[in-house]
Amino acid sequence: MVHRCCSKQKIKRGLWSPEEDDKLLKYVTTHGHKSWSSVPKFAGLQRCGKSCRLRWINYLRPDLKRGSFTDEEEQIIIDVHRILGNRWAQIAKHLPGRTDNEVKNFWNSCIKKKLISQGLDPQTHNLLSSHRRSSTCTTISTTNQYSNSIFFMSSQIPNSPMQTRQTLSSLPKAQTNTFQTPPTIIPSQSQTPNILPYELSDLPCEPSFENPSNICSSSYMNPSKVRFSNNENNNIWVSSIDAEDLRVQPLEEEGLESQVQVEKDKTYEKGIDHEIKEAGKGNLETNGYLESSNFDFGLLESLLSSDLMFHDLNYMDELAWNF
DNA sequence: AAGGAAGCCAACCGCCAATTG
DNA sequence: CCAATTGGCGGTTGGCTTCCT
Repeated sequence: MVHRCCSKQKIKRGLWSPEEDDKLLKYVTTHGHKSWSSVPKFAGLQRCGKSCRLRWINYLRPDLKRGSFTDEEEQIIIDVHRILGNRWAQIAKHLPGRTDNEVKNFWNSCIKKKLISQGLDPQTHNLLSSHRRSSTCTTISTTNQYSNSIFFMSSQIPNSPMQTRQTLSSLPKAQTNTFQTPPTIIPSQSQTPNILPYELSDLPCEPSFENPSNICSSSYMNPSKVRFSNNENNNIWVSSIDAEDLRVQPLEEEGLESQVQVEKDKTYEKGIDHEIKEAGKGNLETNGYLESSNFDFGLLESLLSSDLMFHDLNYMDELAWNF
């Protein structure tokens, strides 16, 4: 079926010729593309506007990066996909110069197979059932072998004396690591009214989120640290916990809070927050991981795009932190 | 060397949401 | 407010290339 915008004109289809590319490139670089539907007419192309747009975005745009994906880009795709699922446009935003189509093709042709060969479900990033049979769900070492990230959420009110057991969930990782001995994290009483004690050995294999007013992430890529974040009525604070001394270290709550808020505001300006939330919804529906939760993908995205994560630490570590 | 299979990727399709008149 | 149009996105297809037998 021909798209509505194409129905009124005689349109050419299929691969673009160098001459067509030249026409489109010249027109868009000199006149821009206020309305894609009028581009083919003014550029002298027998194509529909949609086709012109696609050709520009996927091939002619001057800021496109050429060549094969780097290992770093591949890891970013895997990490972001773990959270967003098949939101290729969103994933591509984290890879400057790459298009959603490119990311999608790379995923389908390479990454998917790689994950499957590692015994991971490319959609859920969980162990495939055939691989799960031979593994034990109750030991951290088994979970570690395939995971570098954990998430948990709780309903705990900050400063509340009430403490309930955390439910941890693991999100598998497409690479192995050498972290073997999980620390038991017992926050010091004076500093940790918001953080509940839990043991990593309590990690279940199946992800489960309960009352997600708090979000916590940890990374086995960087097992010495655990980062906690909390979002209460738009007052966001982020703190990190050093698992080696097992004490929570609030990270300059005031300053960081405002910094995060600034980043969040920026994100709102771009409308990304909403997009990520929407993306999150879709992913939840698809994967069934976070059903009935209100996981804050806005916060997630603002942290993702925040200078916070790019300045101090290795990018991949930070992705793991914030996911 | 030839032919079939598999892989890759550009482009299309169809749906949806936003915009416009 | 509503219908038409447009832009954007994810899924899919088909043709070209590479690999294997």
